[in-house]
Amino acid sequence: MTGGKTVETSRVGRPRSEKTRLAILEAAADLLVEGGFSAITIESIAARAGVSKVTIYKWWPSRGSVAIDAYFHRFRQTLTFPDTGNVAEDLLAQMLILIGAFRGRAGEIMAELIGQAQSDPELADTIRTGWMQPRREVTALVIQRAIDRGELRPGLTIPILMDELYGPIYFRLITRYEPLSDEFAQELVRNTLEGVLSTRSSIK
Amino acid sequence: MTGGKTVETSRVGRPRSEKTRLAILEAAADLLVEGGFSAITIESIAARAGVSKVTIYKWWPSRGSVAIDAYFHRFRQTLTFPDTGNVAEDLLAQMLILIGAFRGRAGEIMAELIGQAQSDPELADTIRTGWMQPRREVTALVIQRAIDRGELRPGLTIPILMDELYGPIYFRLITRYEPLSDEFAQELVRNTLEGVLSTRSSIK
DNA sequence: CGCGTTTGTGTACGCATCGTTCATGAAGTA
DNA sequence: TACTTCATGAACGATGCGTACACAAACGCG
Repeated sequence: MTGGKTVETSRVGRPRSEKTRLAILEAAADLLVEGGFSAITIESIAARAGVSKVTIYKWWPSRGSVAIDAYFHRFRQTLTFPDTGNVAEDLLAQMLILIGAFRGRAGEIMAELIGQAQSDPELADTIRTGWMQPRREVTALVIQRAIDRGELRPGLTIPILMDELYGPIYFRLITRYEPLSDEFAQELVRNTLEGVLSTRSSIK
Repeated sequence: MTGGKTVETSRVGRPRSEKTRLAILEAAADLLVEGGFSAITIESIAARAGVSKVTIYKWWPSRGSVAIDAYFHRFRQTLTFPDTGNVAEDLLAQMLILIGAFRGRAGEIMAELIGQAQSDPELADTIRTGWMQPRREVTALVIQRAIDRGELRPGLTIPILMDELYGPIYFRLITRYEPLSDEFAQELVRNTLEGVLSTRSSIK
């Protein structure tokens, strides 16, 4: 539920300390970067932020929710809407930004957060609505524009195409079977758009 | 490390009790099915199997390794090698078996195991070598045959194509954004092979 | 100004689980 | 029989959890 944002502060009484809120998020983000999700404990955050445990429990329901808030606080990127008129370029541009971030510490932490979400439905929901959803909306726009321009087949199911594009990325992020290289992204986009059958390889 | 298999038993002395080993795996599998990964604790397994904690610690290095051994013990499926002469059919057949299993409890548990693997490198390695690798080898065979037959482009990178096919599956398994339906698998295979560009939609 | 309300602190507690240690007995081989 | 290895049972210190209590701090309102 990411209590840090959804819990309403009442108008009367002592107002919530923004300084304390930020201290908690910064401390949690530091711990995430240094030691990963397992380094996040309510006690460690409280100690590092110079804050009482009770204060954290008051605003966040679980350590997972603090972690994801801290992640967004530090790694949230501005979503770009490329529009070059060429769907391959648009998709690739989006993708390169994402995997560029995922190659660093942000990727390792995201993998851990997704991992924890497998046994924490609330965390899973936060990731879906706070991370996946906005990105999927941007991608859906790019795809819809390409359909409107006649670049893509009109009959295709947009969510499936998005899974084809980003599923492999998250798969590599999580399995670490192969690296998230730029070349991978390039061939991924090309294959997805053009297919892999040899009967069409002569075309273009 | 899945100590249950890799730790060598010496030739002298009291031999390892097979009955105890199976009792541990059965108990762990039961707990997995009933309560998921979080229900797996060394203490709960020991209690259920009627076995000492120390015995478990002797043979497995972590609860994750017991869990994955228990999962394989119960859900290991026989890998099929379809060879119809049509790459689309071969891939789809493989895929339908997998997502059929993933729609059930086995899928939920696999998602949890992958999740835990994000903060347990040893568990991650066990999943790679014990689960992913054998499946990828089968798929690579199917793809290689199709290349040899001339069905697929010779220049394509096989690991990337495999990620295109199975990345979206695991992505849906883990994000639960959309269901793992048979229709999804069908469109996924078709799109992957033929591409999604409209300029080629008229062909065939 | 003083009051009520809400936020934040500090301490302490009971609880659960972890991973390990130790002494002891059981079950095989040489 | 001597030796080795396996398995048990009970106990331990450590860690983090979530909560309770009393108290101090900061704000709006009458």
